Amino acid sequence: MHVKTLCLGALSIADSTGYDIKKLFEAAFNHFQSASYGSIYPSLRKLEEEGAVTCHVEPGDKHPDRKCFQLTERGRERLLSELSETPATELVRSDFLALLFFAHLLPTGVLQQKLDEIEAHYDRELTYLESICQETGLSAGMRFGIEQGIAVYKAKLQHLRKHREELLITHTAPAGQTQV
Amino acid sequence: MHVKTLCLGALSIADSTGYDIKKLFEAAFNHFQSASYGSIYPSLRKLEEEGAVTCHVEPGDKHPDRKCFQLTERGRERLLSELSETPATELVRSDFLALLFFAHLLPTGVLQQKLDEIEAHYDRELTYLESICQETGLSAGMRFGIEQGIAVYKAKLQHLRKHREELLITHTAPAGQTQV
DNA sequence: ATATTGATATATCGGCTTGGCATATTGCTA
DNA sequence: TAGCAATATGCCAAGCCGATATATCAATAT
Repeated sequence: MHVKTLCLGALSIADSTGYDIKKLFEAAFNHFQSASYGSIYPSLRKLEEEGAVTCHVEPGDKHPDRKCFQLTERGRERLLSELSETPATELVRSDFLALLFFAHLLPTGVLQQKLDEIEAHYDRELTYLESICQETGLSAGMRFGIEQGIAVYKAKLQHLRKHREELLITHTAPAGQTQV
Repeated sequence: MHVKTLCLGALSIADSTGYDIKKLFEAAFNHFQSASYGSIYPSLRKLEEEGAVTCHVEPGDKHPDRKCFQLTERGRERLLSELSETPATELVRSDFLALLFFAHLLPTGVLQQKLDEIEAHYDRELTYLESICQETGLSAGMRFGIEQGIAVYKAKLQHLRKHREELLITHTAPAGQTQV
């Protein structure tokens, strides 16, 4: 999904600055999409050029000037059509599994450390999702996403804990000669 | 993980052309990383400049010339250190969950279609992983990755089938007024 | 006999994205 | 009073994807 589309989505919730939108990404979109200032600010500029949003500058009483963006009618229509046309897909990028693929090249100590790292990562994500799941006022869609995440991280932790030792034993005493 | 590192990894398995490496990405790295020709060919060129790989051209008996790349000793050392230094992380990008976040903006028919799409996607991935899991000669690391994928997609399918109706009912008769 | 497609193989280009950096002000804390 | 975090905008280098171009050969379809 384009950052532009997510910006339109953010503005459908409330008028915001680029900074606000980044905060929303971190708070709400975090477990399925991320975006940096380097993509948010240019997106907003282009959306303004294309007439999907308008911008009014609030001179900074305190703090720097706020360039506050607002969705136009055309922007709302565009959001609708872009959401409808976006296929429901999912993509995983796992450096951990890539590392495991080449585990036979690593010293056992390093492998052990990677396994610890990923277990800690899974634990953090699970704890985080369980904490925000408690919140009231979540929409059905948001709750679904959070609960899916909880189910997934539980499955990953269970799988990791079940196969961890096996992985380390196979590593120190490889069955088939690893061709290098 | 940099495409360069994965290229070194691919060449640690067998001498290959850029085309071969793309095929390996699709066959073996598919469920945790992808890369296009637009990143593989430039990576190989830079790795050659940096002395991590060497290249010999096999004149095409049939087919175009093959630029076959081979790992150097320096390249092997670099692969080792890069793997050791890569943190074990994971990243999910889900257009499906983004769509659900804005489900209240979509017509029910479209939402239904997205749910069908993602269920079909999960099913395909699960079937694919279960098929390659049967193969013999998988390394322990590869098997771990495949089995983790199977556990994850099973959890996702179970969760989706359990909450699907609930999601659609909440959608057609929203509890809280969705502020738009 | 001819046309199309699919596989093999290399490579570039535009545009998007990330992550780091620069800048500036305010308010809290050590 | 010095330092740091938060608020706020934006640039830039580097990296990557997707599309596109080129070329040959094999196999099938018309």
